[in-house]
Amino acid sequence: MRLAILGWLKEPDSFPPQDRPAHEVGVCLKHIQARAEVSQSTASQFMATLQRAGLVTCTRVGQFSHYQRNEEAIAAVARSVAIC
Amino acid sequence: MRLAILGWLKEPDSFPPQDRPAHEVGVCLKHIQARAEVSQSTASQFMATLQRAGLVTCTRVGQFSHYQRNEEAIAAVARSVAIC
DNA sequence: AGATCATATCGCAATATTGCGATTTAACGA
DNA sequence: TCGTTAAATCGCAATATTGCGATATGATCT
Repeated sequence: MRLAILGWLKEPDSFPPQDRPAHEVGVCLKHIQARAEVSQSTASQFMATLQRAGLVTCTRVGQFSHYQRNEEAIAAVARSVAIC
Repeated sequence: MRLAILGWLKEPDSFPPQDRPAHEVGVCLKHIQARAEVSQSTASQFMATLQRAGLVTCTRVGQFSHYQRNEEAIAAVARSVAIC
């Protein structure tokens, strides 16, 4: 599931419109929750886990938390898998 | 742990000698168990799991089960991770 | 300040995974 | 055939993960 979310974040603008454009600050948690069809707490925890793993970054703007892929870190994981 | 085993199998000849050369038929379960320092049942289950996942192949010769990496399948996994 | 909206955290039940000992199956040699 | 060795399977306890509802925190607006 978290993997699916990570994939969705490749097209930030495929999410509904929001105050600040998604391709700039990331996708609002609310929208991620809606697409994932999980509870708010679960969505929040998913993103917290991804953030702890370094795979996404969080930009807070006012009351909104926006999440973006950390391409650098994701590529690093891919590289480390490639040498398995 | 299973990941570590998969890595060890890249150098089959780094394991102790066995009836049939490891680079031909794969590494005997016994040797994998010894290096992993787990029980026989656990080692057997690890390899069964890797085999179900398609990441290794098993060649049985007499009473010995030999395991080899399935480079094809491993590369496929790496590729699928790369597009995350 | 008080109401409201967005998110984070806590505690928990359900489920999955890990690794083991005991037992079973299978192949070999005397 | 009997004893031995190698490996697979069964059942289980310990631990980890998943996802939730309830609650707490924090920002915004009136």
